[in-house]
Amino acid sequence: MTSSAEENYLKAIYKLHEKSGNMVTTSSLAEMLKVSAASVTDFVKKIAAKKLVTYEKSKGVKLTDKGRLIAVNIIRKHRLWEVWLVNKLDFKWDEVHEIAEQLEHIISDDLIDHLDKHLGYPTTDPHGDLIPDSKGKFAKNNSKPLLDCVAGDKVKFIGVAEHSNNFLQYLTKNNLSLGDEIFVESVEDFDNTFSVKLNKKENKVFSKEVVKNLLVAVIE
Amino acid sequence: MTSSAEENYLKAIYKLHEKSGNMVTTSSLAEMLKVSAASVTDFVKKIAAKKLVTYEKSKGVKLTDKGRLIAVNIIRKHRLWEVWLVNKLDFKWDEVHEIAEQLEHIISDDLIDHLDKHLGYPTTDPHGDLIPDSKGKFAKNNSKPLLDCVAGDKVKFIGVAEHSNNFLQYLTKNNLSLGDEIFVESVEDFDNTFSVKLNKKENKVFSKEVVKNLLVAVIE
DNA sequence: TTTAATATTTAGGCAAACCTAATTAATATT
DNA sequence: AATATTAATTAGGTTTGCCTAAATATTAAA
Repeated sequence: MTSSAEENYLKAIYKLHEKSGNMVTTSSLAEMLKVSAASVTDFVKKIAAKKLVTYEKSKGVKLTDKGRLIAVNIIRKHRLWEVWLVNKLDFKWDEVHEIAEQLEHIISDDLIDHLDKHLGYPTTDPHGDLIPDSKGKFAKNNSKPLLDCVAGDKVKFIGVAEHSNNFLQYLTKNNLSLGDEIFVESVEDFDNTFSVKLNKKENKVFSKEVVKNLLVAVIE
Repeated sequence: MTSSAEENYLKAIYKLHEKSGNMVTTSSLAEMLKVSAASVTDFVKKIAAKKLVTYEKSKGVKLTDKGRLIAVNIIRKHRLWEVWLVNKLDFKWDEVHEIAEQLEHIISDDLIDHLDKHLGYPTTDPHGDLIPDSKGKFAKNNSKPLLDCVAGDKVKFIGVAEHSNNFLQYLTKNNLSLGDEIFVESVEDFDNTFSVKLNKKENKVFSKEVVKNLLVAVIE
């Protein structure tokens, strides 16, 4: 059986691999999971014995197909629960992560099927992240950071690259929600400050730090 | 902090006390929780040290007010989740127990408040069991077993005294749902077999074993 | 009331998932 | 290339919640 701890390790390995593309190190896992490096070494040996990861001593771990499937499934559950919390229970997008961290470990395929149906088979979560299907497949993602846009571009805000409550609350405060249209009026090339028009009415200025974390799709 | 194990012990003690009215014995707890008697003795000492129960060696345990509040809160959560599973996710009343057993341990008062609101502040679960309020108070319950009725009584089916899937499925198969009207046509006094009319149309015969587990309320 | 049966507790252990401190391996610096 | 720094592993421990087997209580039966 796969315990919560195991699911959390696999999910962490998946996310760290996504970010860096490399083998996942003991120390990065220790930091993400908030446990000691010694604990990670221990645990990683156990899941390697179960063929959920491949482990090279002192180098790091990589998910096997089996491990990846479990990880992606947890991500699927997490994101479906987040959709539920926001769309059905009226939570804000910055309030759902911790609760979904618990709900994602509930074990019942039937439950997830019913939940998925109840939600209308959503393909993205409240932060714009893709929800994989039950086989672990993700839809194609053609988003890019607003930072990569230039003056004159008209795009749609479809996701965030940074999920901290801090950033999410900044966006809320600045009246920016998923689906909004962003028209790039100008870009200051000294510091990459963006001057934009939101939904054809409101003018805003966003720093580089902000625009690199706003994921957008070109309209049409 | 209260762990899942602790919550399950307190809930089991609460339920066993409900049933017998007496102090709860080690062996009854062991049987209900499917652990050894030795484990129960161990655990009971720990929760007694936390003042969640009073423990008299070789005699049994009783909940303190503190322990009872935790137990009732778990029951509240369990029943709210069952309402959700049946009313919103379209599960059948015999499919929800195991899933709710997991969901009841999710920790977030906020979540329960939102869920309660989402469900329209229900006062009973899909089996007719009362849902206590957040302070642990139950509404008055004026139900009685159909067995206590006599020929000529007109009552409403409002709950079950036996929650096994077996019994629930028997009722479903016999077309009996909460809220149905039951008119007692006659009672065989040799063996307490009841002949009834359901919802003013369908005639049925129920054994003593069945009618003692059907909880009803007199109409008007 | 003495014995037999049943229930409970004690003693000693185990697995999971964590820890710290000490050691070894890998990487970076002079 | 030798040394210092940083990262990873090993060794030994802890806590939680469970176990079995042996010892004591309690309750029931002869």
